[in-house]
Amino acid sequence: MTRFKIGELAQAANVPRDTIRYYERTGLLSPPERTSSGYRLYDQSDVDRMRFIRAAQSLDFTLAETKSLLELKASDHAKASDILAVTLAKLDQAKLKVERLGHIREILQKLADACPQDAATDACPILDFLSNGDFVELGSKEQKTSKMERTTTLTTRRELT
Amino acid sequence: MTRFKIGELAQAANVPRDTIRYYERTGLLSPPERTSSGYRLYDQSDVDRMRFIRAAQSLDFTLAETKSLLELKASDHAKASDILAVTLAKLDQAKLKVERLGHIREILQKLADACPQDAATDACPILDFLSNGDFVELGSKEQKTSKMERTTTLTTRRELT
DNA sequence: ATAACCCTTGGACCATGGTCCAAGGTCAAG
DNA sequence: CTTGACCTTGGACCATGGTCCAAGGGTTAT
Repeated sequence: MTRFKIGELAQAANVPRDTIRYYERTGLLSPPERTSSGYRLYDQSDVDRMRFIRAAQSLDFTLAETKSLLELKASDHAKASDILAVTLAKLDQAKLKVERLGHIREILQKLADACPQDAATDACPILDFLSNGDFVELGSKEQKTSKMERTTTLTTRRELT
Repeated sequence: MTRFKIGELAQAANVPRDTIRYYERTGLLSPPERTSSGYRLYDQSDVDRMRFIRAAQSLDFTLAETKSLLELKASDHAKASDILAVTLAKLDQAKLKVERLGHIREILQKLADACPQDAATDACPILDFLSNGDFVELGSKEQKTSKMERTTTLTTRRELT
């Protein structure tokens, strides 16, 4: 198995080196072996893992979700239904976002169509719309994370759960 | 004109007091008058402004964009076409996002449909998809503001621009 | 007059996903 | 032996839109 240093993995995965170290810090990549002088050593499986992460990212999975997926993948007591659950949650999110953005698109399109370009701003239907507090009710952008118990965590490194 | 303190404006606009002070800090709200003891004093026009901001937010305008819109609204040399330009840019963004998320939705739907819930994770088409580096090409989530590509040389020197 | 609220400030902190830096160690070529 | 490319670390910083806190002063009701 060919081993290589972080620069090469960075090239193969098309990300900056810092991103790889960041993924390691957050637990997405496990601490790699090191040369006697402390250089990180990677192999093809790490390239695969990086590609997995990037693919998941491209489907809007967060790094925390991606971490879960990787853990499920590595687990032998996990079932496909566990993966499916994560996927369905993401699918749901995507549907809601498409719906919300589609609505925004419609509104903006109508307002733009109705806007007489050469008029003063007073006659602009867009400003009217915003001023009249007609406000788009549709789920908010993000669903909120329930607030966490903030015990005195001095010097705790952020780790994905 | 009835004047009131920050708590009442917060109630009227349905936001926390801190958000109002935050908007003031960032220039979305101009510094209000103060009582002799330093309390901020607001009136109906501030309620309207807050509603404008929330309406713009609901259409995915950022606070910076909203600030521009408010400035254009207040300006007397601004034309409706200036507002239109901001709106069209946002419309474009919405279209791209709808397209991207629609694509994601399709992929996730297909993968979910193909997933045999009772199988081991080895047989999961979702993990296959992610492992095979099939990665969704469609604009990234955010368009980035001139990113410095510091892809270190690694055998190939790059000229500074 | 004293509790119960309201208000003020500056600054720290939250999530998310990185990005950059300085100070220093390592390694191969010339 | 020096140069240059590469690597290490901890920590600061970026954008975005807030949220929370402590320490202190102001106002209102009893």
